[in-house]
Amino acid sequence: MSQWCNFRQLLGRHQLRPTTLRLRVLEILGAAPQALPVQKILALIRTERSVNKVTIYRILGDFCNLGIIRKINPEGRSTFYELACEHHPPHPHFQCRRCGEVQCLESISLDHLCEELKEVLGPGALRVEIRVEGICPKCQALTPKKV
Amino acid sequence: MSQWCNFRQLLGRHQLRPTTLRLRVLEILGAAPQALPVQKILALIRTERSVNKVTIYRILGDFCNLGIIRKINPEGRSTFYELACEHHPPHPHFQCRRCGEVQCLESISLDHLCEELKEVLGPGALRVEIRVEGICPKCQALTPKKV
DNA sequence: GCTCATTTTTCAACTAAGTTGCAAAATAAC
DNA sequence: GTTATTTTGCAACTTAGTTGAAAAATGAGC
Repeated sequence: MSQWCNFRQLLGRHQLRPTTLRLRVLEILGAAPQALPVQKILALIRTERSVNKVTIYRILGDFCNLGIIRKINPEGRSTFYELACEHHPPHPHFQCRRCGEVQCLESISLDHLCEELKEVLGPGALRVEIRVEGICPKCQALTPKKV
Repeated sequence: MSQWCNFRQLLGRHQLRPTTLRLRVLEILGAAPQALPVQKILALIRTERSVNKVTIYRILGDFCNLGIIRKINPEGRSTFYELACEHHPPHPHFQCRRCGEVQCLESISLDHLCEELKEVLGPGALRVEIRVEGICPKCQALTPKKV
């Protein structure tokens, strides 16, 4: 993702100063092959420097309100986030029941469903979130088939 | 819902004793026209008698594990639940950004999407949750159009 | 009915996510 | 460099949900 987006410009367009932390959060989300929980973002940054969680919550909250990132509400306690640039349009997510990780199902289009929803709900439908639950390949490999 | 389901039998089938609280939780969910947050269920029961929140969490958790009710993870802190009997099969939900209520979109079929998902994910996809965000009619009526 | 084993409910204490208000630090504009 | 504004940090708090163990309720056998 990061190779396509200039994060400084992106922040500039939204009147946000390109601080180290904001850029780092964008870089992390841009480099991630999947949606990340707040805790993971915090932990990653804390391997490099000290940060207060409040700051991360505020950065993520601001980005989300501006539409720079998307919030995902999976099963479990923590919230996940992903970059929302034009190279990463809305798509369903797959969450593993064992490890809790959230993968992007980018190959599945939401078009058909969105059409159907608009018919039923009119313009009131502002956003669609699809979450598929199951066991991811990695976790399936860990458990012998019939156990 | 309640008119179709015999809750005592339902509990019996799952080796759960038909206690007042368990029956009341089922009645409340059965009578609700929409999914309810834990807090609401607690509050409703507390208008009648005193209950400990732990009990309600445990009842809801047990029901959920047995497939008697379904858990919905909407935006916001609290978890919502709905009855999962054969008269109320899985369906998308609409959540209002203003009031936070969660309506059932029972008229929208998940069949097309589920087919598509099974193709991509194989049998790994165990459950699909679809959440539509928007402003509900009630809240739209409260706010003058262009404000 | 009474007794015993099991299930259900309660209590108190705890965890973990996320929030708030305000002070300190960093930054941009002048 | 000084000042006004934005960003970050700190401490304290709120709220949802969890845990373990004790107390209460229930069902089965008598």
